[in-house]
Amino acid sequence: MATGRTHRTATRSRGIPEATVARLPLYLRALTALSERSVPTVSSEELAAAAGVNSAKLRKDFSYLGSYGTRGVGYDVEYLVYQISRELGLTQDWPVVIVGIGNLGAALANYGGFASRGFRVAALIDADPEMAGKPVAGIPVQHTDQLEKIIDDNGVSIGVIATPAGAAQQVCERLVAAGVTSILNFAPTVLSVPDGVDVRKVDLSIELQILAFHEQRKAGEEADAQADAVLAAEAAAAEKAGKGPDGDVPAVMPA
Amino acid sequence: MATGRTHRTATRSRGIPEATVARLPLYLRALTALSERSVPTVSSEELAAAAGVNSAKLRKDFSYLGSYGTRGVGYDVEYLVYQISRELGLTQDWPVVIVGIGNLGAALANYGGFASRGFRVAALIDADPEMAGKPVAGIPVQHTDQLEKIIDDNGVSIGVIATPAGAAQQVCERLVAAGVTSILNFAPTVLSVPDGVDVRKVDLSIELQILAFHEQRKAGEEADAQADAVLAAEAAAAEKAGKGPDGDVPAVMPA
DNA sequence: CCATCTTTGTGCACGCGTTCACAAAGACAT
DNA sequence: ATGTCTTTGTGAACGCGTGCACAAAGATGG
Ligand SMILES: NC(=O)c1ccc[n+]([C@@H]2O[C@H](COP(=O)([O-])OP(=O)(O)OC[C@H]3O[C@@H](n4cnc5c(N)ncnc54)[C@H](O)[C@@H]3O)[C@@H](O)[C@H]2O)c1
Ligand SMILES: NC(=O)c1ccc[n+]([C@@H]2O[C@H](COP(=O)([O-])OP(=O)(O)OC[C@H]3O[C@@H](n4cnc5c(N)ncnc54)[C@H](O)[C@@H]3O)[C@@H](O)[C@H]2O)c1
Repeated sequence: MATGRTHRTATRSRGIPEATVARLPLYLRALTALSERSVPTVSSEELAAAAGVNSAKLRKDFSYLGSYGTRGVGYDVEYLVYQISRELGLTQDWPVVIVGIGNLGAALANYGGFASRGFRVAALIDADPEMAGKPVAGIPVQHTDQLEKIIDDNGVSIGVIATPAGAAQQVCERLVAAGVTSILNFAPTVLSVPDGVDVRKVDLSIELQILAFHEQRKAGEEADAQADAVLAAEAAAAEKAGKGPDGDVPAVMPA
Repeated sequence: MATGRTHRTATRSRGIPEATVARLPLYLRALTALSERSVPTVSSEELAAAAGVNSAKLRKDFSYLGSYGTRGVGYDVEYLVYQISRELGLTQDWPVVIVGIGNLGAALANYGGFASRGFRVAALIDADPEMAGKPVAGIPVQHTDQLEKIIDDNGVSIGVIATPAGAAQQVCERLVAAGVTSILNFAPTVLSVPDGVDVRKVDLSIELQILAFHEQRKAGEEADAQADAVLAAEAAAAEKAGKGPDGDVPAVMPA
């Protein structure tokens, strides 16, 4: 082992910050767009603007991958696309199963951007016997009975859950037992999984609620004073009354 | 508690951390489930488990809202549901428009959890003239021409973008110009908006890529050594060659 | 009224992520 | 070859978020 060889491995393989990993797909998307326009090189400033981030952050992110830029010039677009793709594991094919082919599951199955980056829909799975055999997005839906076999046969390690919330944990357990180690969950539930299994969730409702919070803050900056007085009175009354017998808790304010 | 009148306002109205805001909907969901089971009180430990977070974190989060717990007992479920709802701005009705009624937009329109928490689908908007008038989820789709009028008439401040990526920025600008100040973007693009407008994005592709990264790491912990040797050779060759004349850059592996 | 026991609310320390600011690297012109 | 000019890569400072650990609060029982 030569002297300078170890440094690279140590730099790369050891802990890329999670925040950086989450931004790599963003950079990759911007770079792909540049690549399609046959742009040969790009500066950190330009790329950062395209990805919607700070240029210093972008440079630091790239520094975790290695020194792929050229000072005074910038980054070679094609080369960087390859490096990031490789780092993210997109140079290999990832078979994915979608479980729960309802409104959302069907939309996901039809989603083109799915296959565009190394992800291949290996199977669509639903518990409804009526759906078995019916093609969605050109792929026949299979019954839940087949779940374990499908995962095993296709070497699936990534699963997408789009079932109702009530079924999600159970589906999750079957997926994990069958060998899935990464789950993307669309159902509004907290999934509990053993160590070594990654779960990411996409939750529309939570996103809207966060927006509503900021929206309320924006709207009620000046009107807050008066509203606050009313609410304080209410709250004080409620506090005094304790947990009253009937519906004294205001719950959701009617229109 | 007669003395602490001022303290409360000061504590609450000033900056709730963003990370806390993002967790409030999670707590709210867990609390709502408890409420439906008529559970009167809950400890921070129990609630934290239900929400999938650390109990100390939960207590600190709640401390930003005020002192709503009772030591030795826990938190009053109904009261807390109300306080969090109010804090998030869910005690009022938020009319929402969805723009782009394709696969995803239609799924969103059909989503029940949408209306369940103060969010009301005020209108569905699409650029396709064919779709105009057709009902989706019981709501007739309206043409993009009407966008400004719809937003104005309904006092919409939250918009959801589910159009193809190419149209997203343009749609975004029209929404903002019409008065929308919060946007939930499903299109895989970086939206640029003026100050004062909040954008949150939901990006399936990014989530999958993050999962793939961790998946690759899990799989290649021991096989890394040999693969690394090969890749190092490749990289070294590529480095030496610089940006070669033809397609020496591997780019994304074709299907 | 006092003791005990449970659970909150928070001070504190630590680690991660962000941003600034600049020295070093290298392209390019002369 | 040398100087200039651009842009990277990163050291260092800072701020935010997390989690520990515990004192204070208050319920409950005697
Ligand atoms: N539709 C949306 O836009 C949207 C948005 C956010 C979240 N979600 C969530 O995504 C999930 C799916 O939403 P949807 O609108 O598609 O619901 P849906 O009712 O249309 O579809 C659910 C599907 O899951 C299937 N299913 C039920 N139990 C199953 C099981 N045990 N195994 C396999 N399949 C099972 C059903 O047969 C059905 O086809 C829900 O949890 C919903 O809350 C949906
Ligand atoms: N389907 C999914 O599961 C999924 C997942 C993640 C992201 N996305 C993204 O969400 C977006 C929509 O996906 P989809 O599968 O529903 O696509 P789609 O093609 O089925 O639907 C797009 C709809 O937008 C409408 N539209 C186009 N331009 C418009 C404009 N300027 N104004 C108003 N409406 C316009 C079209 O008429 C069409 O009805 C895409 O950007 C996609 O990348 C989709």
